[in-house]
Amino acid sequence: MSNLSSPRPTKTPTAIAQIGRLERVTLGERVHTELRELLMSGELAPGQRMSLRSVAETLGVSMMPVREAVARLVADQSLEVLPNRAVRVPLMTRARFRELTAVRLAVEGFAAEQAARSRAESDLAALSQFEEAFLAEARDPDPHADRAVRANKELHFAVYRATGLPTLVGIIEGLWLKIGPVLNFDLKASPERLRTGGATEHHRHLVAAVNAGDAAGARKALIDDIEGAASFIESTGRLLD
Amino acid sequence: MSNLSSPRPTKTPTAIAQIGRLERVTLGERVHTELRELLMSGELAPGQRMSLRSVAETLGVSMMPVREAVARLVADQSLEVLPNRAVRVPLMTRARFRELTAVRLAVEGFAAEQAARSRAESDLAALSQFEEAFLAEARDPDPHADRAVRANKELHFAVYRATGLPTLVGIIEGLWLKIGPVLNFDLKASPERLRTGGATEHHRHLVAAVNAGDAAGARKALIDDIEGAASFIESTGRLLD
DNA sequence: TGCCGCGATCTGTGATCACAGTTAGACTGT
DNA sequence: ACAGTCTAACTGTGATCACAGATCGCGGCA
Repeated sequence: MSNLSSPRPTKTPTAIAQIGRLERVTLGERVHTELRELLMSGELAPGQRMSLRSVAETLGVSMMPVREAVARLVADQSLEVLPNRAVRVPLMTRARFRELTAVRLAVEGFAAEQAARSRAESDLAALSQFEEAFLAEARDPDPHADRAVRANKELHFAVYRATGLPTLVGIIEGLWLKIGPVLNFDLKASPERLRTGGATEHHRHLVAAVNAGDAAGARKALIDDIEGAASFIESTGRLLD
Repeated sequence: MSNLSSPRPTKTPTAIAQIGRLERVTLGERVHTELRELLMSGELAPGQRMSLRSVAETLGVSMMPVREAVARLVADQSLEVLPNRAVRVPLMTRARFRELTAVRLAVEGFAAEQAARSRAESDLAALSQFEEAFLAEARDPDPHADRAVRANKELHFAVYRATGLPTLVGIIEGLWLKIGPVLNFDLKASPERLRTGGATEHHRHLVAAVNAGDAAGARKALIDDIEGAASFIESTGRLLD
């Protein structure tokens, strides 16, 4: 092809140079995202089994990308493969639930603190927006549990992202991946918790504290939120052991 | 085969029942362990490149298990694949180093606290043992950096395991995987830090505080240790940006 | 000398095949 | 009626093949 446009641009034009390198997103990555969303939103119940081939067929891809995605989830114990070679969402014992909750209190509590200290302007704007979205769902006389779950997740992670510590956000995502199935699957089973639980109040306190730069207040609000949800789950008696 | 021993044991004997289900360890898992060890002990320098095929050949396995292991490490950013499809140990910018250090201070600091509170007898015994091992290496006139690195790691993780929170230990492993190449590669380059740095004193304080159940003291000792190592790394001026 | 083009080689990713191990169910012999 | 046996289908894991894209080196043109 001859050069029709400009006199020999050997250097890359600044207009092109500033678009940044486009990241390569593999099929396995996309399958992982898909499965992660299902787990975190509680659309897969604990004990739910799946097969690589059926997932591959459902998603219209080969078995290969599914293998990679599932392998990652198995590696961090968000899924498990039984000695029978069956893949399933892990069951949750009371002991494991309490362990995860303890770690969440520490890690997410710190994140809330940090978010209140070094809060980014752009994240703050999103915060109130997500809070309202959650409120709208909670007040809905016929609440869509899945939308409420999503709104709750987005509010929390807006706070976590405001820490400016992407590594920390990644860690918390891993925790939600493990606890999501229990937390949100039970929430969907009993949506009345949306109103009776203090979730909306905890969220209000949380957002207010972060906006005000009140680290201790933010931590307390978030801990209250986690503990409220945890005691609700424990009260349902669906945990093992 | 006829039954020579007992009258028709239709139930599984308790002697067999209590051995527990044996876990399936795949080749991919073993490759992952191998690579993880190399990263955490600083035997792979930042920027170091590798190819799936060469690793597979070195380890005497097919490319498949290597793919799985590398995919996991890439997923949590312990490795990265460039747009050129080249896999390498990520470079470390000053900003990223500080972010990782901030998260480590929070997470590992909490772990030290928790270890001092709920300390397990078995872990306590190991603690002093690992501390002595580290001391021995530090005092060695011709210290083997790799053994010192390993002793340091084992001491820290003995503390973390004493929390009784395996999830937390996993999180910290992920952090060490990311920061290990910088931390330990530089340590090997300048082993004099073993004596001049306050590492041995911090370790002494840490072990003493954990043994005494002094949560705040344990946290402080560990934070001092991390910050000491971090400021050493920053002073070497090998970080990017 | 400097620049461009072409081809051999190597890269990770995706698809397909092969296989050992497990499971479920029909069947058989007692 | 029941315990044991065998077969067919299905599981995840590992190996191999196929491929698009990137890199590097050699050669030729200006």
